[in-house]
Amino acid sequence: MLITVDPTSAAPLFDQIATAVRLAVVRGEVSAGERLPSARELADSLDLNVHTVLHAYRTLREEGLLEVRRGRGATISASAGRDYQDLRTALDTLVAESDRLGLTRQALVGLLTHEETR
Amino acid sequence: MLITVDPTSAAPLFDQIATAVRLAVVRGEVSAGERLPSARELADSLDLNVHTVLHAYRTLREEGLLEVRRGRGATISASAGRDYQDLRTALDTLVAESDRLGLTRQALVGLLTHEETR
DNA sequence: GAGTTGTTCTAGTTCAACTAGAGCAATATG
DNA sequence: CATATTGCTCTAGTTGAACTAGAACAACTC
Repeated sequence: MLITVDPTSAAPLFDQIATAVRLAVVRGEVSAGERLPSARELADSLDLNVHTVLHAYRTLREEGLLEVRRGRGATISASAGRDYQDLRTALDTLVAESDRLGLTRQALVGLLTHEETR
Repeated sequence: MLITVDPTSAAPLFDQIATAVRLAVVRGEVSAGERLPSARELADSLDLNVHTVLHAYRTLREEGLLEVRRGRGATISASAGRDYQDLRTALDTLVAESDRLGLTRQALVGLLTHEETR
């Protein structure tokens, strides 16, 4: 699983890490039980602070995507092994439609955070 | 057009205002040429600073959704009058699928900001 | 026992968001 | 033309999340 980060992006670093992991799961690039690099390792290779990586891991655990324990590290949850094909299709459809209308990504995200669209 | 704001939300206030306007457009509740309240008016009724409202208006202008000029105020752009039915459908589909998988809204937004999902 | 890894604590820095107030520029209106 | 409205610009201060840094500690592996 490749995890990268863009320091110039407006998105928080811990969120970029979390999203990279979510993406890998949705794409099926990782499977349940797979182990992530330790926080100290990943922090070193991304040139970030350990706390930032741990913040990302904590976020993913609260979402149920990771199992995180001291001594052991972080592993992909069993519940994360489902089929995400429909989600990917829905995402692609939405992005295509949004682009067709000329909406910015920011605008689209704004709409999404207000769930009740009707 | 009803514009409300939640001061306790993590989302920036200016973004909440912008999204409220985007939602109204997507829902077809406002039509091209329609005039928004002046920044000072809206700031008063929402109990916010004028600058915060102007920030929202500026954002929407950069997205092409508003025409903003001094003396005149802010009006919905002509280009904003299109049909958003497909977008609403795509949004609903995505949210339903996301909920089915138990993803948090934050996780979904994270995925969306990385456009290339394939 | 030794090493690894996450957890918790304190502490300081940076930056976007927000607030506040003033004056200015463009537009509308009588 | 005079006045009011409205957005624009500038300065300035506050707040909180994100990030960094370092240390000690607890759970787990080997």
